[in-house]
Amino acid sequence: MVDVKSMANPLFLREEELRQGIEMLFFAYRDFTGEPDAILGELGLGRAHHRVIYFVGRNPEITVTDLLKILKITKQSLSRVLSQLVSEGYINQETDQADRRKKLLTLTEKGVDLERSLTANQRARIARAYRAAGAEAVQGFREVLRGIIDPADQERFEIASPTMPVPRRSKGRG
Amino acid sequence: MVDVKSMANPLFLREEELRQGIEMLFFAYRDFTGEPDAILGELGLGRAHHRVIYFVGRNPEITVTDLLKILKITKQSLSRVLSQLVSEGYINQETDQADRRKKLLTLTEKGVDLERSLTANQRARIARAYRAAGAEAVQGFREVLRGIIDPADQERFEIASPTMPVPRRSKGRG
DNA sequence: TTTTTACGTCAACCATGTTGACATATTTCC
DNA sequence: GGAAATATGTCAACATGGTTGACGTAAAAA
Repeated sequence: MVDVKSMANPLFLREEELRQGIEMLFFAYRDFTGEPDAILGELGLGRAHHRVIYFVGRNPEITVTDLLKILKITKQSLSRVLSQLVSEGYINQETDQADRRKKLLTLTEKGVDLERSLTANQRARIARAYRAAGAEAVQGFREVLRGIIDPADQERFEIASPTMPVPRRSKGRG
Repeated sequence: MVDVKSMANPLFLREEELRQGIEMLFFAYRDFTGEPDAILGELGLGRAHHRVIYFVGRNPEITVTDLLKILKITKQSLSRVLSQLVSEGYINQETDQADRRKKLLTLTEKGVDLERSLTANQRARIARAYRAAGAEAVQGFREVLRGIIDPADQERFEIASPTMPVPRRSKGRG
C-alpha cells in the first residue's frame, strides 16, 4: 500500500521505518492472539483468562498484587476472571504461611493443560518466525522489543549474554 | 521471576526463549498502547478510533471494505467508530466516481493533527528502541516480527534489501 | 493501638467486540 | 433487461473486559 522503494530522503525513510514498526506490532499482536481466542471461546473463557493463566503458570505462587502489577488492570477486573478460574478448577489459591494476608496462586493440573494448549499455537508461531529469521535476527528482535517495553518491566528480560551463545539449531527439532 | 541463568538443556532453553518472546510481545503491546489511550480518553475516543485514524491516514482514499480487511473486525463494529469520526470531523468520506458504491476515506486536517499527536508517542518509543539496539538489531526485529504475522499480511512489509542499507544514524537527529 | 497492606465484593458504567436481520444503491453477469 | 453480487449502512441484542467508587475484613507493621 505504501511505496517503500522510491525513497531517497533519509528523513522520510526514518518516518517510514518507524511507521512500519508500529504497523508490524499491530498485525503481529492481532494474529498472535487470534488462535488462542478461538480455543478460549469454546470454553466460555476470554483473552483475559488466558493472560491470567499464562502469568500464573509462568510465576507459580504469585500473589494477587504481583499479578496486578504485571497485567496493569484493576483488582476488580482481575477478580472477575480470577474467581472464575478458581471456581472452575484451573487455579489454586493457598494462603501464604509467612504472611497470611497473601494468597499464592498456582495452576492446577487442569490449568497447566489449558495453558499448554493455549500457548502451543503461540509458541509454534514464534518458533516458526525465529527459525525463518535465524539466530542473529532473534537477538535483534529481543533487543528492540525489550527497548519498547517500559523500563520498569525491561528487567524481566535479560539480554542474552554473548558468553553463552544461543544454540544454532543444527539438527534437533525446531 | 524465572531463572534464566541456570540452564544447560538446550530444549529447555528453547522453551524459555519462546516464552520470553510471548511475554515481550505482551509487555511491548501493553506499553505501546498505553500512552495514546490516555490522549484518546480525554477526547472521548478509544483505541478503536486510533486504529481507524491510523490506517486511514496511512492509506488515503481507502475503502471501508479494505479497512475492514486490515482491522479484521465486523462492519458493525467499524461503523460505530467510523461514523463518530466522520461526524466529529476527523475523517472525510467521498464517493468513488469510478464505482459509486464505494466510499473513499481520508483524514481531514483535524484528523491528521490527531493522528500525529497519537503516534508521536509511539514513534518516539520505537525510535528510542531502534536507536538503542542499532541497525542490525532493527533488521532482525523486522524479520522476526514479519514472520509472526499471518502470511496474508506479511507482504505489506518488504524485507529491506541488503542493496540499500539503512542509514547508520551517524549524526542527524534520531 | 493505630495504620497500612492484601484481598474481596457490590454496583454502575463504558468501550468494543460479536451475531443476525434487513435495506439500499450500484455494478456485474448472463 | 433482469438477476445476482458487491459495497455500504443500520437496528437490536448481547458478551467481554476494562473503568470508578464505596465499603469491608483480616493480618502485618509501625
